[in-house]
Amino acid sequence: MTVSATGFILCGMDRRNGNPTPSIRDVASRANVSPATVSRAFAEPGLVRAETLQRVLAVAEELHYRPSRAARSLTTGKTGNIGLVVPDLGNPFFSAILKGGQARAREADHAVFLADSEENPRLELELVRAMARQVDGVIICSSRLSEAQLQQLRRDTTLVLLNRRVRGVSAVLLDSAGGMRQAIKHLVALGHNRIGFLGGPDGSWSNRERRRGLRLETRGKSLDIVELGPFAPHFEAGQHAADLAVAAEVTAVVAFNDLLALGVLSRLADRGIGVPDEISVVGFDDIPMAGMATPHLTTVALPLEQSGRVAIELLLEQLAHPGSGTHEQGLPAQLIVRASTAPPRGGRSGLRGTRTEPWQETTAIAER
Amino acid sequence: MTVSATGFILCGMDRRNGNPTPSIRDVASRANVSPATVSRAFAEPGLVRAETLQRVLAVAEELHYRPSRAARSLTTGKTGNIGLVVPDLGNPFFSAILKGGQARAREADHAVFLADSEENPRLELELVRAMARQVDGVIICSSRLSEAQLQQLRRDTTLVLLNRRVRGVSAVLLDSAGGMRQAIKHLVALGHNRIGFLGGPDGSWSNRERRRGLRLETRGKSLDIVELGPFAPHFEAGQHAADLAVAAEVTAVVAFNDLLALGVLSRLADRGIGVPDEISVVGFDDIPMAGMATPHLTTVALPLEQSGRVAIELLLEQLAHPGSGTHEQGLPAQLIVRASTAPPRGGRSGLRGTRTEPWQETTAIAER
DNA sequence: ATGAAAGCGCTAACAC
DNA sequence: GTGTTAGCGCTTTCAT
Repeated sequence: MTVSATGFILCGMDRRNGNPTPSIRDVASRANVSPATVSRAFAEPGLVRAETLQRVLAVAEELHYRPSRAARSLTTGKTGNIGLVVPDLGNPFFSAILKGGQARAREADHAVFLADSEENPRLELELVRAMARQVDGVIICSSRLSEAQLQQLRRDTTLVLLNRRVRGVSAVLLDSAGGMRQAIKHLVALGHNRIGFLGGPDGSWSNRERRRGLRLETRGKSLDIVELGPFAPHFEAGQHAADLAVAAEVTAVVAFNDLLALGVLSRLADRGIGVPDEISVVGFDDIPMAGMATPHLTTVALPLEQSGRVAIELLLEQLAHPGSGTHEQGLPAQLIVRASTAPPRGGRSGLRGTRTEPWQETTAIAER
Repeated sequence: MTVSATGFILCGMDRRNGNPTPSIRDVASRANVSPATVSRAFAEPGLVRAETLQRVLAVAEELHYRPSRAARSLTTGKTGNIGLVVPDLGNPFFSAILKGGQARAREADHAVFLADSEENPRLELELVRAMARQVDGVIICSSRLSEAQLQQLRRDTTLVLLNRRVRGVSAVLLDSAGGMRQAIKHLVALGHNRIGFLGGPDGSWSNRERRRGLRLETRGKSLDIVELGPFAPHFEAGQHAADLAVAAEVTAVVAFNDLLALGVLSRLADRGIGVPDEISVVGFDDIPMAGMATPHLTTVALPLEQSGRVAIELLLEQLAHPGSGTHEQGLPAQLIVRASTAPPRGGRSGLRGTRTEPWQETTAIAER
């Protein structure tokens, strides 16, 4: 269908309501230029004479014309889309990352495909595969996939990981280990010497890092560390964990994340156990809820929104310079002391002991 | 580039790492069929002989072939994508809707484009416009746009609204008015007769509905209703609102949403004012956090995830039958009584009065 | 600075 | 059932 330059416009019929959805040719003929010029007007405005440009843009405006990204991607090989996969949209931790990432992507004029893998590795793999064809790259947050699977995916699309380290893949890494050390230092400074750690999901890089920080900080000190778990990173699991912690007679607990810590707080309140009078509680992540709890939760703050932004930036950089190597960008943690921590009752005279008791459910400290 | 059937495969070079990204023709020649057959094998498997199908699929698998949705959409006019726009990703209310919507979309084999409008109408408009070209339709949650703007957008793409009513546009409507009536009934039954309402954003359909429910339920009863606000639907605004409510000497408050109610709870706790002993507090939405607060928040539960699912269904239906009219799907609210409400101290002997006092900041009750 | 033409990967008539 | 052909809307040489 070549349109004669009669000023009469032929447009493809829209599928919806009979309205015309103009194509580049409609604009071209109406502005008395070739389709190529219209294309340039949008993609490389510098290449077209100011006068022509203005005319083209005016016609485009009048016709409500917008270039079709799908058609463009067909020739350029770039979609202008970015995929983002998270294990659980209901977790505020990922909401915050998503918020930052989506904002940064928009600034770079990229659209965001979102997917929730429901903490299910099989689904995660399938989602990334499905996305691969229609995005320039994908960001996977706290991936539950094996290293081998990630190496596989890397060949289907450009990958950036958040809170996961894999050879040859760019990543943004939140300093969980450092955050944990700050948490322990804080509790030790307050006089605690029998501390519980409520572990997160097996296979989670963050959890491994937090435990690594724990070991680093406690090494050579006369501290009793009781590791409980693993727990799902949810409020309900925290309620369960609270009872275990009380039974373990610790004077303070550090939770894998805030959701877990909030569950602990709730359960302790229900049981009438005072926080921080009888037990101190430290969370992890500093989700918005942490500051809203009663008592306000002491927690290790992680720059969540920023990490989302940085992940996008890493991806864009990788796309712009495919040759250049991969980068790992670390982001610092910072302890926020609020009202859920205080010196233990009776100061430094708490229980002692170095052996593992049956109720401890201690998990092995080993790289998995 | 026509490929001779020599069994030798020519593939386009991938932009990323020199790996081949196979096209439909690569599969076709390798399987000794035409591209059309490969196309059918994926789009309409019923149209191709079982034996051929198997062969094609096998080759496709071997080559890691996946149809390009962009190319497909160019000919079919359908993208298989759905846009989802929310005012604030950080608000758990929208996270929940998003979670439901994304899950339902995946079941229907559709991808989701996500955008956060940051409660900014201009941005919202631009985001929807930008999406329009690359999605089959978009769902706007709690739109801040004017009716006229929405009517405009309707011509660019298929629209479904969540918590917003506009002529000619399908919508899912959460029963805010009914929920409010339940909340008031509950408080009245407990013996409260001076109740505060902490209003939400102007221009919010939900807020109008909640106030409508308020009027319906209080009409003809000897109740003092003190309307405060409008407040931003955030925790911090709730802390502010708490002080106003106390000054207004109400014995109970209903907040526009849970975030606001949680702020009230927090502020009251900080001031040493007992909940529910001195003031009862009712929230709205039943976000996960509501059940985690201390005391556990009495609130009007709305089926959030389900509403996201239903919105997707409405959209899919509309896409499948473009001719059929629009639908409005209502979803019921249900009061969840937890620990933040109780009879007022001193029973039914509270303050009375019908006039507006200066501190009330009463907003006009009128459709906007 | 602009136009003509080829083609990106796929689907949709229409033949056979 | 399957192949042929002609585009979908855009970009991109290569001319002019």
